[in-house]
Amino acid sequence: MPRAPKSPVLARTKPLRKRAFARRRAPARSEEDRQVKFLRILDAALDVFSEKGFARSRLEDVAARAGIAKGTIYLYVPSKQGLFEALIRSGIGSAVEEIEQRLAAFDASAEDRLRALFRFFNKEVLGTRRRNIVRLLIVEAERIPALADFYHREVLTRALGLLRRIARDAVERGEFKSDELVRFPQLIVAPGVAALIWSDLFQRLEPIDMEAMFEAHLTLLMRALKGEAA
Amino acid sequence: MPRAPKSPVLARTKPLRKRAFARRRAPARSEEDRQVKFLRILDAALDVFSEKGFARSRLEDVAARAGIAKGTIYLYVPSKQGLFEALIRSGIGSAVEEIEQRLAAFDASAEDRLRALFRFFNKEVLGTRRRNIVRLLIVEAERIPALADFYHREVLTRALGLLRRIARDAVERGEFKSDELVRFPQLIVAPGVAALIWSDLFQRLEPIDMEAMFEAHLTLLMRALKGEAA
Amino acid sequence: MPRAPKSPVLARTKPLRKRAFARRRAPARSEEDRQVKFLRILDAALDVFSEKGFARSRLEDVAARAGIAKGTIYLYVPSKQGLFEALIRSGIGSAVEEIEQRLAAFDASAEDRLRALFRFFNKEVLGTRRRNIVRLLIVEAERIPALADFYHREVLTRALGLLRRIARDAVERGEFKSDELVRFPQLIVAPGVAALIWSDLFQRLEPIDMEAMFEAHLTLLMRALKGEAA
Amino acid sequence: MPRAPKSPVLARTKPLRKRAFARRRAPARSEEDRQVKFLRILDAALDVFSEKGFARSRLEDVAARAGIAKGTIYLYVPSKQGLFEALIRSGIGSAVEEIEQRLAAFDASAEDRLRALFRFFNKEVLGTRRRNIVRLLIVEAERIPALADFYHREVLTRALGLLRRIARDAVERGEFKSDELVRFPQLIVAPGVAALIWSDLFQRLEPIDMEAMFEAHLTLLMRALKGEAA
DNA sequence: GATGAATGAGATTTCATTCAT
DNA sequence: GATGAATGAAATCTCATTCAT
Repeated sequence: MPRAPKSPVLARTKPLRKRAFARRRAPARSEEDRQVKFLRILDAALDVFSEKGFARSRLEDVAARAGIAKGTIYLYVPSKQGLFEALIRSGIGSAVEEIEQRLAAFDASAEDRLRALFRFFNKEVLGTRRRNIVRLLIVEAERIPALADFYHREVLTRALGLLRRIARDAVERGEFKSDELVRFPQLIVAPGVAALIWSDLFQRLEPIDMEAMFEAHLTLLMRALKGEAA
Repeated sequence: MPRAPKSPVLARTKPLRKRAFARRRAPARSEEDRQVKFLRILDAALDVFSEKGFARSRLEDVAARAGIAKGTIYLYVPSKQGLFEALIRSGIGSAVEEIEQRLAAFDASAEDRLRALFRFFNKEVLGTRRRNIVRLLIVEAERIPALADFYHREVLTRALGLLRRIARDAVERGEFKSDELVRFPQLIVAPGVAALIWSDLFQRLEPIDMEAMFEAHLTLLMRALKGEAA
Repeated sequence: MPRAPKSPVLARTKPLRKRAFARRRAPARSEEDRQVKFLRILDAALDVFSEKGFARSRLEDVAARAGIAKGTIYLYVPSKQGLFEALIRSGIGSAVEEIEQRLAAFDASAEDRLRALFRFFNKEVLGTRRRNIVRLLIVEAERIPALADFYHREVLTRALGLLRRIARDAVERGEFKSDELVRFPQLIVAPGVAALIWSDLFQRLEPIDMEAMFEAHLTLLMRALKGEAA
Repeated sequence: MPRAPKSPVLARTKPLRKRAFARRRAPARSEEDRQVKFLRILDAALDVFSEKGFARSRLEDVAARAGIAKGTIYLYVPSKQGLFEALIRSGIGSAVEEIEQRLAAFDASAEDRLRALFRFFNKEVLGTRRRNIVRLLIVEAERIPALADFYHREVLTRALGLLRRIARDAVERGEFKSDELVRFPQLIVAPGVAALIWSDLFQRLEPIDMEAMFEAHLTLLMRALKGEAA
């Protein structure tokens, strides 16, 4: 079915190269469709990156898992690197906000609020693929300073600030007798970080009951800070 | 034709077959020379891997930094992967042994021993390139199960066992009033892990006084366990 | 289902089949609209191809510059290659015809006619984007033999034939004393070709007054042929 | 034949990817070998680039024609672009120098020297693949300003300077009666440029006797400049 | 008729690994 | 034992072309 004139001048001209011919899938049209498809890509990327690490992942695999063609990814992100960054961003913002909202709204003792925090962390980070995002971040952030900056600004500053505020309130209200956690709110979450790494690397070799560990951690913290007897 | 190096960190390696005779004016390399050269390679590998991560490192760069030719690396390890594994193994065994010896020989209170442990960690791990080895391990271990196994067996089991023994002794002697650290010795080192990651990613953005943080951590732990007032 | 445009430069193209009926509120495109749009495409193509060369040009850019969508181009030409050919054809025929008409109608001495020719060339080719068409042709024609054939048949044979006739007339009338230009009319236009290339590549580095050069060229030619003293 | 230790730790580790296995050719060792191999690459590049144009040429084809592997090219040049530039450079310098030497040493009338120049051009440029280098240059130089700069500086300035000197000498000695060629030495070589393009594009359609054309060109020039009768 | 999202062949470039010297 | 030139698999990214809407 000719599409174009066979001009007498150039009738014999053939296409320079063979190019894509077949395709099946209907294109996404609405903005919503776009969003959905992009989420599917990010989802696939998380799968693949989690499994192989960034450098060893092939965009072709990401595309395959998302059920699209390689080139399609480039309609959403400018490069492999860009895909990675989008992934990190997408997975983080929401979680932090959720935590912020939960804890801010939570009008309770510091102990209860921290306990709630660890419950959330255990269920929504450690227990899901979000865990992998954090691990990917740890792995790649050094190489991509902008990513470390972003994470520090969007996540750590906010999260540690929140923890610090909780601790300071507790000190001011007399709930806590000393200020170690005001100075180093990192000490609150350190077991969370360790648990995250442990579950990726060693959980299969030596399972730890993370919930019990967090409970022990909080018990120690509270006892130390509230001055109760063991 | 085995080509494996001997080095103190690789004690189980089989001995080299002696060279039958020297070809041309072979410089009669001693076994010691071999080891020295191998250490130079590992050293270079640590530099390069630390800087770029495993996947993005080029053996050519490792060779260049070691002052040898690319091919020479293959006289010591069978592949890039093998080089990485040798590096991890070399950097770890010695440190753990040193810790074990120090802490075992240390006949003192649990508190003093933990304090010594953090001093060592701060000075000999956080403050040196060994930190990078641990980070590399975190990054790559998931992909190389044998490496996670090795690390778990050679490092974690021993180190956590040691910590657990310290905690148990303390409980038995009445120094500690409860057994959280016996059940979860990971809680002792969690801030160390967090500090390690922090110093790679965020120290430049928000420096933390690690020594002070460790001190606060120990203070809290001891207060909680010894039942002293804040 | 033929999709070819009609345009004056593509006179041999078959007529379009009439659209059977309008679907939705089809804006009843006239044949003229089609031609206008096609000219806009060719115009954009000339811009882009001139700037980047054929191989490095993207149809997307052509479409953008023409203010239409990528796919639309394929309603007018069957391929990128076809677009290029249409461009070459469109830009050339008219110019040659114009020259032919001007010079044929010009009843004057050979010298005056050649002078007029260079004036036209300088103003209508060197000074406009037509220059780029010629350059594109030089660049691509070897790869597309049909294009070289077309150009040779439609342009060179006619143009050189015209020049040869002028020279022959001049010889027969005694204006020229020898027949070099009858045998090699190429010698007349060679400085034009050189000027074309020079202006693309070196004019920015070393500007030449093309008009003065053409004048010198004609002066030499006339002196040589008319036998006047220097 | 094992090359490396099977450490107990990592005995099961397999190489990450399959990599190059076979190779046949003995490596080039001496500096001379390097030169020879590089020339072979440039030679192959000229073949392929001439045939397809730069953009459509595949390095794989260049390598194949040179009898080496793709990657080997990158031991000599940093990129496809770099290969192209090296090719242009290599083909030009020598020719210009040769011309300079020949003409400078040539103590003869301007006419004889120009005649010698065209003889050289016809034999050593038009008649060889050097012709293609010049054409490639015309095609690509606009896109690579540095290349146009280089060519202008290394070739045109020198060559046109030489021609201008010849013309000026002739004027001063009274051999030439006017100074057109001093002002526009380009007019001397314009037919050479035109011939070059003609032979690539149209020689197969309408062969021209280039030698005769150059002779006619010189005849006209000399007659115009020396004021002899036709 | 127009559109532009989607496709996937293809090209460049990198670099682990081999092995002749 | 050392070397480093050579290899070629593999991976990213581009963009002509198609076709559902």
